[in-house]
Amino acid sequence: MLTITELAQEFDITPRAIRFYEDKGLLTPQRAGRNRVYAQRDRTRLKLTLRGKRLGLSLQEIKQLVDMYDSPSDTVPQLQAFLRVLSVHRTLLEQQREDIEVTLAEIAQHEARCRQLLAAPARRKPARAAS
Amino acid sequence: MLTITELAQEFDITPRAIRFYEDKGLLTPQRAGRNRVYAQRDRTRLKLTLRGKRLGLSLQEIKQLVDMYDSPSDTVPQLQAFLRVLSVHRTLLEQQREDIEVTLAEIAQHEARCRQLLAAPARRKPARAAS
DNA sequence: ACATTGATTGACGTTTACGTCAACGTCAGT
DNA sequence: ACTGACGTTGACGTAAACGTCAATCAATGT
Repeated sequence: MLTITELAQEFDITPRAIRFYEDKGLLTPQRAGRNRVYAQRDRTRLKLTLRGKRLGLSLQEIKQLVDMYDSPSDTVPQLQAFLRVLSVHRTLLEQQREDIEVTLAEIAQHEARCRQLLAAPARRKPARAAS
Repeated sequence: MLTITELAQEFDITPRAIRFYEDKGLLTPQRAGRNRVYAQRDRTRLKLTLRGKRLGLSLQEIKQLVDMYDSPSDTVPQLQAFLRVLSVHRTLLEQQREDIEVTLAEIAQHEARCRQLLAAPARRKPARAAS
């Protein structure tokens, strides 16, 4: 059971952001009188939210996913809809993974080239050295 | 050599977006009189730009990267700065890759559970069937 | 000559994801 | 009783990334 600033510190965000996520329906903390108190469920949802953000998802998309994750569908159409959403996101993530692999490979190449240039004797515009 | 709408169609974006990227310094097409014409260099930069977007980078970050990519630094401090930026982005991408792996694993689990439920005989709330 | 088509610049609107006050409540310590 | 230290709800501001006209220009087909 955490207060809002404690939760904020734990995830290195601001209380304002947390309230904003609540506004968007991503969190629904209990109340102790007027004040919000956060239990494990909210921490999990917040963690998923931030991970989604790192992947570039919008809060709306994140809500869609997270909501389905912890409200177990049990009717056939619900399950089918769930599967469709999952498939869409999986495709998206696989595309992203591909992009990342390609970019990391490029970065590795650039790094190698840079290090080569730095190792080689500087012929033009060397850093101010004693020669 | 392409016109702006042709380039837009090729990448499935709007001419407005392309002009916006130019405004932000990501593209610098030639002009045929008043009109913009796009050569291979711009296509490459646009491709990199869109890939960066899919990875959740801001246009500013993308410009930083792309600019360094095709203006070869040759002084030692420049190379070192380049290496630092590359390192930052590599770290970020590796974090993202990790996030993606985790999320894909979760999605796979959810998909498996869904398919299990769909395969099992529906005990409660079955889709309207002839029984 | 004239209408249509496509491009250009400029300006304002919009959505997302918060930041930043402001004004107020409330509980602990002195 | 008074003062901070947090917490609360508005309300407005802001940066990014375009969308959406509007007015204008320029080449092209008939």
